[in-house]
Amino acid sequence: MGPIGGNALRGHLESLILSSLERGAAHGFEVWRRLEAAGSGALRLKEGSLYPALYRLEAAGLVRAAWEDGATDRRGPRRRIYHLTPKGTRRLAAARAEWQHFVTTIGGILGAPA
Amino acid sequence: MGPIGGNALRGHLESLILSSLERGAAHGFEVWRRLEAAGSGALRLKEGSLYPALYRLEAAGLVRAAWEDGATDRRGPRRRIYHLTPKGTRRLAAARAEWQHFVTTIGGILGAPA
DNA sequence: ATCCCTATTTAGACTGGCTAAATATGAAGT
DNA sequence: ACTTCATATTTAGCCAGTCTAAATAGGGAT
Repeated sequence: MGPIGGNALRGHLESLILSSLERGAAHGFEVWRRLEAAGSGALRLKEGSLYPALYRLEAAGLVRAAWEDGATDRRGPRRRIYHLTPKGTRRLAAARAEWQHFVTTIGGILGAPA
Repeated sequence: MGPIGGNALRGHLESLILSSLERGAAHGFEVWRRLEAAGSGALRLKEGSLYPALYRLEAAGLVRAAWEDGATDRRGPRRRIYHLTPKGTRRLAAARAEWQHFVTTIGGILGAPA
């Protein structure tokens, strides 16, 4: 089965990010790792999609972000920690309902393989 | 629930068209009606998306088209009748498997509403 | 010194669904 | 006749959002 990415991700990526942040605040790269892990390799998400999506979520007030305090004993540049806002939590619930609706509708039209 | 269209349709529209043609050959407008009916109003498909999608399917050899013989007793312009090719039938089966994969993957990440 | 892994940023390309309007035609109503 | 309506197709240009690709940054390992 081909990896899921590109057009197939459209309209779903932001929900996936919100869902991954439900497990707890995280920086972008960690969100990426969570999604890759949760997708069991079936997901192909690129940073060029992830970070702009995070900015959109932040601009929409669904997540808030803060620069991590510089712990000097880890490698790499400073990380931006994102966490869900109450609005983001509500949006996630709505997104899950929409997803069910979407699956029912498209799945219903597409019909059974046999 | 909001109607399904736009981004949500991306990557799925061609599969939906193939699926609707499985019921029998049809012209574009009839495909549109079948999909609207099958979607029970939950689908918002525009001609500006449908016809280009049909052209892509034709160019890819998944459907073939022919102008309908001009029966003089019906209103409207000539219609182009599309039907599945064997290749299109095989693609439809693959698309259904991909859909299952997609639903399992995204649904799994998105998780349960409660 | 160099490489590697982590982490973020962003300009530009590309896909494909949408907007919107034009074009075509016969039936039905006035 | 004329208008209106429903059917049916075409297509130029728009636009949102994912991807490509490269730059930037910094600490640890060899």
